[in-house]
Amino acid sequence: MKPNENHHRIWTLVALIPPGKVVSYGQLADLAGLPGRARLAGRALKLASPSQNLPWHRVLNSQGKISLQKGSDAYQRQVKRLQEEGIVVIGGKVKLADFQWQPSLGELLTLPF
DNA sequence: GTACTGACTATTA
DNA sequence: TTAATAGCCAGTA
Repeated sequence: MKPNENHHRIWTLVALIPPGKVVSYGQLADLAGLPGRARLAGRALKLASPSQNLPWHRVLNSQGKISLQKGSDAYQRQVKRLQEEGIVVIGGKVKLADFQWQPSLGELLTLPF
């Protein structure tokens, strides 16, 4: 399939997540102006090319858990990258209360769309 | 067109 | 806290 404008919005937002912080798929969709389309966020990440160098590891599900198949290469890569940024991962889960990104109004105003 | 699937979520038990 | 469920919406067959 071919990436569309919505995918690009998701990618743009992912690129803005600060190191050491995480967001949920649903949150990404909301920020992109696509409320209720968390699955679209997940699909956008799957479609993303490695050459885009997106910090996709900073995206978790609404429970703070990694949504990739447990034990897979990508899963382990995500855990490693999160820990490298100082994020505490226990059993594939992150405490959203401690690490979830809360964009300020100022940050939201800098969004390119 | 139907049916199934998935890097999702909110609700309920 | 985990698990089942129903709703969700694009993509795929």
